[in-house]
Amino acid sequence: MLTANTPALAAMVNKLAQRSKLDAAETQALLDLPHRAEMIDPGRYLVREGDKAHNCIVLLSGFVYRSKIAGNGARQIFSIHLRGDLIDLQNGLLSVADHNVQTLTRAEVAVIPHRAIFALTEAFPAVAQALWRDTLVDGSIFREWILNVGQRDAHQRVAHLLCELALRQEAAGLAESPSYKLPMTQEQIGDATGLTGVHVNRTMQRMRREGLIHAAKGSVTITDWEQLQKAGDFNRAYLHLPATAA
Amino acid sequence: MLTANTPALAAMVNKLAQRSKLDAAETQALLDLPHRAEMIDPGRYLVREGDKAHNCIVLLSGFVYRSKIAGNGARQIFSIHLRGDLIDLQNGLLSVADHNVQTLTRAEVAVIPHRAIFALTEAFPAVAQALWRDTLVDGSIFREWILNVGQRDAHQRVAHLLCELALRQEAAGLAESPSYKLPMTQEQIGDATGLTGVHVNRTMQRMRREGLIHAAKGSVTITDWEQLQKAGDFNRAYLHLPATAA
DNA sequence: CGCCCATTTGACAGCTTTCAAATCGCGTGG
DNA sequence: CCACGCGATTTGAAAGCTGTCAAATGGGCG
Repeated sequence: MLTANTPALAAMVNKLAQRSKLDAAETQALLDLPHRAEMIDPGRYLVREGDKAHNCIVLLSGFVYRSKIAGNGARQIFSIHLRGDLIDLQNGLLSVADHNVQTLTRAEVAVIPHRAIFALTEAFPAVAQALWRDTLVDGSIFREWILNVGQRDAHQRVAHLLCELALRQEAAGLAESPSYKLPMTQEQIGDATGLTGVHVNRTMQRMRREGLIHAAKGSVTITDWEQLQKAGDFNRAYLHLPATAA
Repeated sequence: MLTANTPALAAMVNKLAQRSKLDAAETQALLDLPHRAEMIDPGRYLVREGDKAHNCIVLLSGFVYRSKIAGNGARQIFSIHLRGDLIDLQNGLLSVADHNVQTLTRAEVAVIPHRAIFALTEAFPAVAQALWRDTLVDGSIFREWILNVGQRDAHQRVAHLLCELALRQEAAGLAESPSYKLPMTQEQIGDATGLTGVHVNRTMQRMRREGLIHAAKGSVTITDWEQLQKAGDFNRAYLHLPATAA
């Protein structure tokens, strides 16, 4: 439980700073948050539905996802998380976890005691507001996902997911424009879009035929960004990213 | 823009107090928030996607919903709001509204300047945390809705929605156990569940045949709460309500 | 070389949607 | 008090998208 000398939390601070103004003291306080770094294998649980968590988790590298299992055993994925994302912040304020968080790949996480976070928010209202804003953006993304699974067909849903991941990875400085890592099986893409793996397969084949994407193992190259966005009915506004990125 | 002598915001404070401890000073400060009350006709917009809002809206009576329109014109409803719910808090921190908020019925709202809210959160960290927690619960509900439209069939989706509304109205002190108001057309229920109005009709007919509900105009009576919950794969945990209610 | 997991393929069933048209409920106006 | 009109609910038949169930193929790793 000690602060790394390398700014392990820099990615998180960068992400927060994209949407919230933070002064030098606030930034430093965030970077100085006490934490313990851990490396987690793929497919492991970071949080289980029903858990009482005492820590906040920040993703330092790798990919994780949130999910929940329906009564019939079907799994729904709610979000994919990248380096710098705050996970399990909710569970600090809600006491009981209402969903699972699992690694998609090997992932490095920083475990921060909730106490330390809340102390910071009391000392720095701007930090509280930045974290709150982050939560609100999460909510906006959830709403878009409801729209995605509720109103769009298979082709649109998958295209939309690919667009979101492309843009978020770019915003996080994880990918150079045309291609990026997509460490999900087609089955998992199905769980995120409310489709079966089989149908995701047919859908992505069609997208390749149409020249929208080029999928290699574990990564995707978007060959026609304009058309992919159109195919996915994608409008980046819901991500509330700064106007910059291409 | 003056504080009503009747505690107009009492319903909001009660809701926050269900999940967050607030002392007398914090409670009073919330009740004293400057606001202007307004009566809105059914079907009117309180917020439009793209708006820049300067106020927070608290629902004093009536029903409102959040929604967004997909590229093909389909509408998805994300949430139904009751007396005491905080609307459009997001837009204070996010600058541009990413979805619409509309009235379902005639509704009375309190319009509170964001400035006043943020001043309060800076003065009272507990208030900031209570509002943040409210946002997190919103997020939890959104996740459950993703699961609902993504993984459940028509019968389950509608049953789940009916269970949620029953429980939330009861928690808000708006309904006595078996029946409650449901001021939505079948078409709107469809928009909330990712179904067509026609199919919602057939689904609800089946629910009546099975003795689960008894729907009159504008309200619903749950004739078999146990079975309805089972039919809807409903587990109240995601609402993060206090353990009390039946 | 062989195993295991992910991807791919095919045929078929099924839940929902679509598109109309008929009913019903109810407020308005004669 | 009854007729009219409009929106909401209901009904029917047919089409379509997606799911299901297997089985085959492919690729990576021990």
